[in-house]
Amino acid sequence: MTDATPEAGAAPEAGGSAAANGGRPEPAAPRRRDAARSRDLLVRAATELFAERGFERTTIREIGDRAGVDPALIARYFGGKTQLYLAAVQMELGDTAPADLLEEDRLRGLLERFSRRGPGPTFQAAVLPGDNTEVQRAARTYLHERLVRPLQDRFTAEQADRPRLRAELAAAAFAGIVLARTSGAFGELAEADSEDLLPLLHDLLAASRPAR
Amino acid sequence: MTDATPEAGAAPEAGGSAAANGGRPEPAAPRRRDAARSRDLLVRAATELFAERGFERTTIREIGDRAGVDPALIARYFGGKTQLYLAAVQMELGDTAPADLLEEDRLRGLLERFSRRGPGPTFQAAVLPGDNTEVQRAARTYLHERLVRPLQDRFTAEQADRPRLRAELAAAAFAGIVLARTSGAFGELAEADSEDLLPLLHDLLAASRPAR
DNA sequence: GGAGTATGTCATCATGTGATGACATCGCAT
DNA sequence: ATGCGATGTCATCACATGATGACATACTCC
Repeated sequence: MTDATPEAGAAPEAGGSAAANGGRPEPAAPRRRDAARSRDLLVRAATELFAERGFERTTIREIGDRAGVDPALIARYFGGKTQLYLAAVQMELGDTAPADLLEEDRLRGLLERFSRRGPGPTFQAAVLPGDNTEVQRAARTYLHERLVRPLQDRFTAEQADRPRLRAELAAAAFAGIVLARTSGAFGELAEADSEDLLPLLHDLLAASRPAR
Repeated sequence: MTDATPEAGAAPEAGGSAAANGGRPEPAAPRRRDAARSRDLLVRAATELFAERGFERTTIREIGDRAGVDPALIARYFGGKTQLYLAAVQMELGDTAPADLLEEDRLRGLLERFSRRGPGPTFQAAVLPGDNTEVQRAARTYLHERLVRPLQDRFTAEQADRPRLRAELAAAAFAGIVLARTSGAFGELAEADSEDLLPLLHDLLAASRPAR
């Protein structure tokens, strides 16, 4: 129940407040108290910031600032920063379909998405040993479900040897590349248009299949 | 009587450590105070810890603990945690030769080295946006010199298009894989023997060359 | 052997962070 | 309209961290 729960839209609009809005869902409600909205704003801001800077280096004050919501509400609504992260990952899980990285269309979709929004909060966990076990576990589950499993299934179907290892290898390579694009460490990689990058990336990942 | 023997001053390191070391090459110095040794121990411990946990999440107290040296000496000898990191990268630079990732022997060397010691402190910076500009710059330089440049030279010599982009792509993929091995996010990748992994990794990276 | 400096140890500060609870204000049910 | 719970605001706590300086001790040089 992350967003758009019926309870949210039901009551507050009936108030007949000054600016009676017709179809617009969220025009500029001047100053309404709406827990669902606050929760949603927090999750959104958190998703962005976790994606940009990682879990540890994002502070709840930053999240509150970007969301325009008092950081104390993070504790109230989610329990703490960790639970907020878990909620963000849950939302991401709902948004994203499993993607077989070797299908060029899937790959394009992911790449464009990451170019706009940065990689999800989970990718850093793929590559960094985290100290927060809950966070780690959620991130790993996400990665395995969305990236590794589809590849592993493909390799298994293709009767490749070591399907799991190959899938993990490709996923790790993909994570490294996507993260590196936003890290600033590699200039040309960061600036490359995702359309230009796509064929190179696709060829690279395709090499995780057994040579023939 | 026979009391009051000044043995107190004689055996402060009562652990009997003198007997512990056998034919160590550097045991001789009974010097209990040795700035050069302390500096060295600190740099070593720092290199390990930065590699394991990254720059930000390594504390100077941990470094001091592992080195067996008071953390305050970090400030004295290096100026601060940042400068200690820079010194560690410098040492790494001295140790490591530039490596063309497409040469299987080079790749094997790196892989085995990382299996033993973990990736160097710089790899995380390849993949994470850091907030410390000095640290970022040092890491970027290291990566570019040791990984990207050799590949770029190779691609240029092979008259591939976009040599720089291809080199960065391969380096980023390599960083992702090497980091993922120690992150715990991918089980089979982490447990795979480097000899087993080598051919797969080599094939994957080789695909950064233009298809023919 | 003694002085003076290099080296090491310790307590403490300043800051940033996540968390918590007291209080203020809103809005709905009655 | 009014009372009471829901929502928001604020001050503050507890803790970790990097840094700093005062002090203690060992080493070197004469």
